[in-house]
Amino acid sequence: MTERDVRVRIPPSPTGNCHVGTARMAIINFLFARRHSGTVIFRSEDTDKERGKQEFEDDIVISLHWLGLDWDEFYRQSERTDMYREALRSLIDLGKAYVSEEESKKEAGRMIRVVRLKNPGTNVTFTDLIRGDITFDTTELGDFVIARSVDDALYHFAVVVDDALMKITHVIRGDDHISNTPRQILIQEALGFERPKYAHYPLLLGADKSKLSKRTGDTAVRSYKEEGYIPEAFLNYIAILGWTPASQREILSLPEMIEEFDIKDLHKSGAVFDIEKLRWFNRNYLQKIPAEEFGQAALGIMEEMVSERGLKWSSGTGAQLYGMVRERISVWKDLRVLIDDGELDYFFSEPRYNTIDIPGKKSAPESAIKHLNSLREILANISETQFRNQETIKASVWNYATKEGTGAVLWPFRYALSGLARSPDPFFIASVLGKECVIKRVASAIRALSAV
RNA sequence: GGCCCUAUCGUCUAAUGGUUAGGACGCCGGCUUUUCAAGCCGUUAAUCCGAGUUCGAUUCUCGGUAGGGUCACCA
Repeated sequence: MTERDVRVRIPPSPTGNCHVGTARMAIINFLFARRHSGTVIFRSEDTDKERGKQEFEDDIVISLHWLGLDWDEFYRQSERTDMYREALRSLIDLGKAYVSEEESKKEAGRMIRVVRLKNPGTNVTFTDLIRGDITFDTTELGDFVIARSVDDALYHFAVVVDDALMKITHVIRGDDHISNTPRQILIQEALGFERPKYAHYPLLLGADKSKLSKRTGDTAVRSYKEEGYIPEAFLNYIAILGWTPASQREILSLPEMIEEFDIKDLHKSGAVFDIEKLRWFNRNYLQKIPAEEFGQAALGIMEEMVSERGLKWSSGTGAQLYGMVRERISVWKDLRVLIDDGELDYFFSEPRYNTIDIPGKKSAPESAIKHLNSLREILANISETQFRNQETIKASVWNYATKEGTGAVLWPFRYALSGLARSPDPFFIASVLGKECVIKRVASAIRALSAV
């Protein structure tokens, strides 16, 4: 009475780097199998000698591992040609397929003849776990080709033989395969194989609603890895696209996804891959990284990028920055962009002032000079050690600032330190820069203003 | 074009034969004792169209429309 143990396959063809769609296919199969304590089979469908490359297979394996997926069995179709040949021969012997004599051609001095399936031309109906019954009239398929030659099986044939030999119970794949299914069922029936259960989920869409392709966005998993997406975040987003767990939670760990996975909760209509929401997921995961780990990664990137700008790197300064950096980025790449845009320059070099910007909108040049002079006096009274605490600096300045108008005082202060219209607050910057440096910059700003 | 699939805010989605059609992302606005960022609060926004069934359809049926997929000696 027990159902057969669940066995699913992840069958990419190594004709390109790991595609987001491939990752999704792998995730869905993986979740389904693990949910049912089943077996996951990775099958490299490398029967296309023209386009297939080992490096692509490697990229797919690396990318899926990166996402935290794994499998229990590994096969390559190129290593199973004997089985296809044998199956093909038996089909020909049974009279269910034939070598097409009139379509012979010469290749490398040998005659090549394609093999065609004798199509009984019936209606084929299969039950899709996601969509219900689907019926096709197969007469229009004719006696379709199943092998380039007896020694060289085509995709549909290899798939059917493999699925049977590997005892696949559930074929879960994108709905671009719906129209392939009747063809494969025909081969299956000719061979006398058992029919697996089918489930076709909708394709991932680009912003223009067509099948996600290079034109509609970045499709290589590796490029997301390179931009610094967190694998768990990427996995989570891709899994949730087109699947709503019963709990309706969005943020889920892999074990939680396995726990909740039910193939009935896969949607019927295609979902647009939205980079903004992916970024939100990633930000979410970035926030969860332990401070130490985050700091280490941030420090590495900062050192590289700051040095690249020709500035003098200081790890002491850098170490004080990553708390601030953390709330400004969604993906590691953002940190690179941030630095590349010069938004952190003033921590590692003297700012250059646009004199007219020093006063800000809330004070005139004369009053800005006055405020900066007052600030210089106030700050001079703070000890160097106390200067390490931004709250202390704030407390010292606050009285004066509220009396004179926070905007009027604080903008010139902040601008004197950063030289930028936009930056973190002056107290934070001051605490990082240290007393000596801060007083020097305030003085420079006064000088610049007075020179006008 | 044939065949097949699909159809709720801009996007991802929830729900039900009877709801003010809910949530998330984004957008916009406000608050957060200067700007930016973050955070908090809030606003805007959807059942493709037309018939039918029904007391009542977004939900069920049919038709249309739109979008997508697929039509290889690729996978």
